Amino acid sequence: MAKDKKKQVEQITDMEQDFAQWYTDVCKKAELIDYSSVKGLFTLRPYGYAIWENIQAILDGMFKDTGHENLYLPMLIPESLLQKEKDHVEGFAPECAWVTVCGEETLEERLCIRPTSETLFCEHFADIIHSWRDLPKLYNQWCSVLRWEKTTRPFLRHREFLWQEGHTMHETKEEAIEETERMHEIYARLCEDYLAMPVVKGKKTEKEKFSGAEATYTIECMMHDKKALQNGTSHYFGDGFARAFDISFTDRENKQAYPFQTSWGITTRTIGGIIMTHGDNNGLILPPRIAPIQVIVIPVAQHKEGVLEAAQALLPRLKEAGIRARIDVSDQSPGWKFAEYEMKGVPLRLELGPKDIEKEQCVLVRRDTGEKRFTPLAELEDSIAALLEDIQANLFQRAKENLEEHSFTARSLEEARAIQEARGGFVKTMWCGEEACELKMKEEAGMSSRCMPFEQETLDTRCAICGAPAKHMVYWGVAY
RNA sequence: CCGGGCGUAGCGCAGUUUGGUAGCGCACCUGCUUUGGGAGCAGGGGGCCGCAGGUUCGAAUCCUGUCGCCCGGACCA
Repeated sequence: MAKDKKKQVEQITDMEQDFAQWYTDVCKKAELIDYSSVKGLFTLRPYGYAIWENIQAILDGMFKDTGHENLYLPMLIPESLLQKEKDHVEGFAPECAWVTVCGEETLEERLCIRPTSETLFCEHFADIIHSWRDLPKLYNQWCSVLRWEKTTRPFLRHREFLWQEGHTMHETKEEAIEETERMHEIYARLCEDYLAMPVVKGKKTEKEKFSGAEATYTIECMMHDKKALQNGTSHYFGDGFARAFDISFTDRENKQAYPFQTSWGITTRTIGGIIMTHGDNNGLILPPRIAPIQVIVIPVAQHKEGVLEAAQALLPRLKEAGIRARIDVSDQSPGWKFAEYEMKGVPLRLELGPKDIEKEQCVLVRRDTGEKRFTPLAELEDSIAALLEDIQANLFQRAKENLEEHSFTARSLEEARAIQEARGGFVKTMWCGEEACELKMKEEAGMSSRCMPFEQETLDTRCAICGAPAKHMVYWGVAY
């Protein structure tokens, strides 16, 4: 028994010993990802891609429900187009990859492989927006983008990553801000209701906001190792890009006006967040609502008469009930299968053996708690549906406790540093609004500003770093 | 990009110090026995040692370059 246990643990690195290695082990051994021959470019394997497809389906539904349309723009941006907005170019230039040669010909103008598509959308918007009647334009595209990062990690930092980027144009500033907030709220709902990841919602500071944006809204999640992960951002651009790209329309008073713009995106990095939020030393744990397989059926002693047939007969029943189930009929031992699907984070395991068939029951085992339960086959669909809901709720609750138990308050830089060193997590302080104080916090406590939460509190009247009058409460943390 | 570590079979590693024709465990294939927590026995297949140069009669081993991976820093979704 003790020997068996040891064998399981040896499969992946202990998360408390080496969280980064644990993370890489899970990505590989749960068959989410594979490395390719180019640094930072990864193969998303079917099981990993299926998680993305589930996230896509949920988000795409919410986008459509709020009136957005999908479209597709080119992947290459001429240099001259990219350079039209100054802040934007400066932000992205260091990580752009360029196409300079096609076949035997050197191009007259080099083409950037899109790191994001604001400029392309602007070029297109300039063509199609002429009247207030053309607004709003509520567009989204699913695609991949390229950013030549120095350091790369599965899901968390790819050079090419999959995402969606929404780009919208509005008649008024108020409408655009409302849109920015609406999409921000959709990301928060995705995280909390589907991914079981509690979020802190707020705005980025001037220093941390998107290149070219007037305001960046963010949701920040806390990982198991107490580090922060930004998971979905939403930007309000004002009319800066519209002016730079000469997008104008005739308004209701027959005057020329510039439209107000937003963009918002979420990426496959979210999958990394799911792994680091819920996983444990037996591998991945997937929230039922996005798990590609919600129930894995494992026949026990499947060579015995009637076992395989009885197990297989459960699948159409579960499918009928809207449950994503699969059966493993390979000739691996049951123990091997148990460990395998735990590694893959399947929320529920259903065991069916000769003894169960005799008693018209099966065994249901939860991935999150390991709890085993004998369930009459007659009640199968209801029991499973209830258990999946309970697992979803439990994962959220656990993550919420982690967030709450590791969110602290500090009144001085020294106190913030001490908390970060001893406990990790988020530290909230008051802040004067000066970038110098952000830099100082980074230097002396190793934390960057994560966000200025919407739910502001008055912890003090003075900035914790310089003592000047405070303007905002800020969450600080060590970020991925 | 800077510092450190590492590239030998699908995975994990030994062999490199002292050059001499590549090995172990797991995985894989075949057969039999097994099957309620990663099964057992027997047999079998697979690697020009990351890549490119160089030194040498001879290079996994020595030299130069290069690419990649991991950890930490700086940069970022």
